[in-house]
Amino acid sequence: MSTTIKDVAKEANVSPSTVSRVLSNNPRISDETKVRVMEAIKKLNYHPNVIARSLAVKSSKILGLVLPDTAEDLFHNPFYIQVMAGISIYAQKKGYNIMYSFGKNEKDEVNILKNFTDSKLADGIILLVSKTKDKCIDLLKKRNYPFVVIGRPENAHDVLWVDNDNFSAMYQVTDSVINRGYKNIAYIGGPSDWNVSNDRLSGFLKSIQVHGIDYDKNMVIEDNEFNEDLGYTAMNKILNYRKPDAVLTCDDQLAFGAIKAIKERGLNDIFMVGFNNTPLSGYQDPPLSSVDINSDKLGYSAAKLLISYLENEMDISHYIIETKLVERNKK
Amino acid sequence: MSTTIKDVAKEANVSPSTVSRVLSNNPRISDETKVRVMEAIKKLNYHPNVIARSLAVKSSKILGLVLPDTAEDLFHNPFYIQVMAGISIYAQKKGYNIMYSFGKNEKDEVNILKNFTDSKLADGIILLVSKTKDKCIDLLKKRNYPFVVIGRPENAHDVLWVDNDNFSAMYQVTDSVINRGYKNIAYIGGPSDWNVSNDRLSGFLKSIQVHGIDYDKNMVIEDNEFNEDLGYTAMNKILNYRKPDAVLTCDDQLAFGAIKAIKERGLNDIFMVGFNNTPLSGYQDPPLSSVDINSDKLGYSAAKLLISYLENEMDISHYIIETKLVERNKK
DNA sequence: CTGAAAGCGCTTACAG
DNA sequence: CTGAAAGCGCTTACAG
Repeated sequence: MSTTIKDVAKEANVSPSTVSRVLSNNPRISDETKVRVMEAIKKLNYHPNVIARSLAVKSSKILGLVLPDTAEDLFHNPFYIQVMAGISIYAQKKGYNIMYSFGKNEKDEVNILKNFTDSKLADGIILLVSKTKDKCIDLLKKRNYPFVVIGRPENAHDVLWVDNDNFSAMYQVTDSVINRGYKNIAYIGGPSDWNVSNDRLSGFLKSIQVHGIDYDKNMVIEDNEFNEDLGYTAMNKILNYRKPDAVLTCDDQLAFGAIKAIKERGLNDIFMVGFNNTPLSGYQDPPLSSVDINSDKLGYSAAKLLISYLENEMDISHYIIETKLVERNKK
Repeated sequence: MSTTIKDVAKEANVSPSTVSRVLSNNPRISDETKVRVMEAIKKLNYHPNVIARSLAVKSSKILGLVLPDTAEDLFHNPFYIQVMAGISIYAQKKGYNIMYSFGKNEKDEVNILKNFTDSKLADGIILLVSKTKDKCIDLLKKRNYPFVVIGRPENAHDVLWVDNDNFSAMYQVTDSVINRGYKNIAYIGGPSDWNVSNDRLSGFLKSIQVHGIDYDKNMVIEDNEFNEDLGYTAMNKILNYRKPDAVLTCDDQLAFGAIKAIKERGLNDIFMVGFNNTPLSGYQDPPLSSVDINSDKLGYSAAKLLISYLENEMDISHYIIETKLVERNKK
């Protein structure tokens, strides 16, 4: 059997309570016994059983992650793994463990959440994406379970979240494109049930409005997935209507498809900008400029926000993570 | 407070032991009380506390994953997330939870393992990569902790592992390239402290030997990371020595760098094949053929192997996962 | 078929 | 400064 706190107590000639106290660095323990207990711990190579501890303190120091269905996006976009890395880095610092589970669909995601919460396994939850009418958010709110969302939720009131300023990021991209002299700009957006899609689209629309460019609904398409084929189709639709001189997209995948459509027509004077700065963007021909959203920092901050909330050190309700346009097309 | 097994017992007018038994589907419980207890459970919306259960049965049903340092490879190669997805799918089926942690370097990885094992949090461990003189494997072996490695370990004796047949996969790729008429073949390999690199290199060497092609050490380079820049440098070194008519690489990243070097010299008659079938390979110009290693299945099988071992249903010590050459270059 | 009791390995008021 | 005791929410041999 592995050694327990009792063994240590016996070895050090103190009570288990005392061992527990030196372990938790209780200030009321004399230095002398502290030393004696530490020696016993060392000698017996004792390591506390965190499960027993969790039961006693009613807190597992485990955070639960639910990942969306295994869509194409998941494997083409390093976003998820980067977020997970960021979360892990911060959690380690604070002595938390991270549990994850992949949902096959929204219903499955909700079930995973139920499992995490019902079983009292996770102290808190991090949602990696945020949709409109998000069932996961609803559930967590209803259960009053601690959680943070990556992506500003629809109703941000009394929920913790971290996000880029997607509105402003797309606003600025649009602005800079217009300032380069492009006026005839098409936009390929993402699924309208993802908040991020709506924010970016709004940023685009606001910017052209400010610049006095008329909104032409045929030049703006909202796809319902972040996926190359849809970008390809959307671009063709736009090209059949009118040739733009610049195209902005809500996501790199969409841009890749669009580039394909553009190339097929032998066009090479359309200026493009993608979003999310996936590795693929550097490999397009010509390389695609794209907005870096700092995925690892999103994860890191999400963990930070959740943990400080759990430990009652919480002062703020959200973090905004900076974005950066990575320019690759020369002009 | 949340409802416990005692509340249910009271409600159903039985003892906690009985509730526990119906929960675990103990056959010795009468149907009548089973029903009564189930009703009470439903009524009180009771969900067992898995932490308490874990303490009682001394098993957490948690599997621990340690991911390698956040190297470039991690974000460019969907391998890791795919493996994680595969693991998650199987684990969910079996009621296991998955914990992960990112190591910054090998020492850090070992510390994470120590934490997982010392704390008794994880019932078993899955290592996502396998190196030569692997410190993680050594630790786990020494501690006699249940684990499985993805990637055949150096000393496969009494360790559980899943892997592709990398030797044979590269052997066959080489074979087919030779059969297409290429004789002057260069090879860019990966770090020699990764078992996978060695296996693939051996497959290549064996195949050229079988075909009676002389081994020319200047045409074979072993890089020490899976990274584009190194592939680029390696290719230049080869080209400075002699122009090959085909190039095989241990990993797509290396191939991408090599392609860059080839293009810079205006060459376009070198036949290339990559490995791992990352999404980027389809975007090369021309698209790169690559070997798909079935990452999600590697993960799925790893979880399966570990869980069946933990539950004493284990019959075999490893799984070999099939690979498939995805042809993209026409010739 | 069911219950009382002990135990899993910790923590923490309470008392001194 | 330290210990005895009760408790966290389960499970399971033992007894009937």
